[in-house]
Amino acid sequence: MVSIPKNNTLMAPPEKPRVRFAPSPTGYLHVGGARTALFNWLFARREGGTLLLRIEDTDVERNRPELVEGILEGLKWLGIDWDEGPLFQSQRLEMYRAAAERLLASGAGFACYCKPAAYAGGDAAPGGAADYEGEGDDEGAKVKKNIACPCRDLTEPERAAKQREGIPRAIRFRAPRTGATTFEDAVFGPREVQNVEIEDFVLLRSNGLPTYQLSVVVDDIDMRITHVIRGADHLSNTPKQVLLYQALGAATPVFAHVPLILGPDRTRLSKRHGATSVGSYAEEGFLPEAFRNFLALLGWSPGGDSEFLRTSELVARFSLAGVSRTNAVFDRAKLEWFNTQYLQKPPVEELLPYVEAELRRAGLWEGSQASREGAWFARAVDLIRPRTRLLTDFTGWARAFFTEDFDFEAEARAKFWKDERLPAMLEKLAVALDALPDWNHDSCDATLRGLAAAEGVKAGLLINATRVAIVGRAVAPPLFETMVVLGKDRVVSRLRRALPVLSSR
RNA sequence: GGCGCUAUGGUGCAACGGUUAGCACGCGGCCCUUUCAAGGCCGAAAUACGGGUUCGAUUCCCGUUAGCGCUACCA
Repeated sequence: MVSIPKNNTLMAPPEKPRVRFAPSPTGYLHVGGARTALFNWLFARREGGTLLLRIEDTDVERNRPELVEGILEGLKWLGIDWDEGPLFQSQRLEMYRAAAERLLASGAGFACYCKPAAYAGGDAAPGGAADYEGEGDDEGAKVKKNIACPCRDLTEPERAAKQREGIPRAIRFRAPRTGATTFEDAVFGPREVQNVEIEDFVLLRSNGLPTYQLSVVVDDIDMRITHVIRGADHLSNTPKQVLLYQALGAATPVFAHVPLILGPDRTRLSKRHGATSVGSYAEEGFLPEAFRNFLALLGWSPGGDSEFLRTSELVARFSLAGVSRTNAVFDRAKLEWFNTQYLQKPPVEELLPYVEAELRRAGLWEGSQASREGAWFARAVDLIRPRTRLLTDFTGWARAFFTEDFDFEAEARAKFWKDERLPAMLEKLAVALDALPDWNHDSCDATLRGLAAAEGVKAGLLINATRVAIVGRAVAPPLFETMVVLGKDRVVSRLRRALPVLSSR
């Protein structure tokens, strides 16, 4: 028999949800952050709500202001647009201080004069166990960690004395020592934690700067955030924040904690695992929509078996109810598969701008035939794209397809230009093709096969040799389709240009 | 250590008491193709373990194990 939590999380949410993505500029936009941003964005767009961008830069030590631009760029590349912000916490410090003072005045908070990490078991090194075992009598008896700060019971004279000594003061939250704190999580369900497990956490540091716990709650209240969608690493700290909402007299939002993204070794994804910044995926030649599709399915599912979901479908089908509770391993191979799908399935016109940008980046665009003949560029891209996995793969085809400046690859020559009868036959082929009144797949096909028959050789010999002659490579799209796309003039001239090279072997 | 979360093939998901446990990636094979891809077909591959509850558990409960998270005057 579970009692129904009596807090305000069960109130009907306002018409239009307001969500936020709140990265801290201590690094680039990484895959995990991008996925959180994406979920917030999908939710906002699905619900017709508002997405706000907030930069959590209250940690002066680690904060790198110059990284903010990169984060914004990463979001833009991903196609995630926000409606408000970016707002910087570093510009809202007065608000947090005021809130901390209010909490202090109301008794919900108290002044703390401890040295940082002084009381929590004596040794609160980052990441280290901060408790201790009872010595003596009962072997193995554990002494419960003292999570209440001694300063919480300071009398006013004692406090004033510390103050006079000039000891730096922090403000801590006076965590309740009885009862439990409950809240509703849209992903993990109803949560309840015993208040004795909650320590007297710091609200305002002795340097006057707020901690995350304080600033996040003050901001989410001030910005009227209705749904807090963030990584599951924040799940354990949520009760503290719920306590703060209550102490501040505000309604709690709906929380939705999304599972973490792991590396192949099942530890939290980090630089050790290679590329983790979205920027690196952009540079590698992934399409933003493919990346979105892949990311959306990491910890979320629409419920059925469909996987190739264009962004509009993602938006239409997104729901917090579909978010999983299990951490997911980032699988690069699957990402690449998604990319091939997005390279192939959408109308070719959608792809053109990306290919053009890629060619420009490689310096292969200016002055190329592709830049001059748009329709032809489209047909060529359409022919090549089934053979690409990344956008950058197009540069490998670019010279042969979009310019007249290409080489005959050595391996291709070695493999398909061995036969000594080839020069004579290709010369005849050039003449025959040149005389063709209609230039299309079938006429090219018939001409080549006819010649092969007349010469008494297999068509394959000519097909492979001709392919090398007109695009310089052994691995290429089907010959006759390539010939149609290149056009008669290019094919014939390329064939003739190949002849001397061919004979010289 | 404490507290919490999680647990379906190698990976991502589906099945939300009744299915021969489904799909996709990856892997292997075949077809198509005188190149290479793409595509099609086939195959190997999973309910962590142990107890319950139930006519019936992948599904609900408990325990074990494992992984992860939190336990900072980081966010």
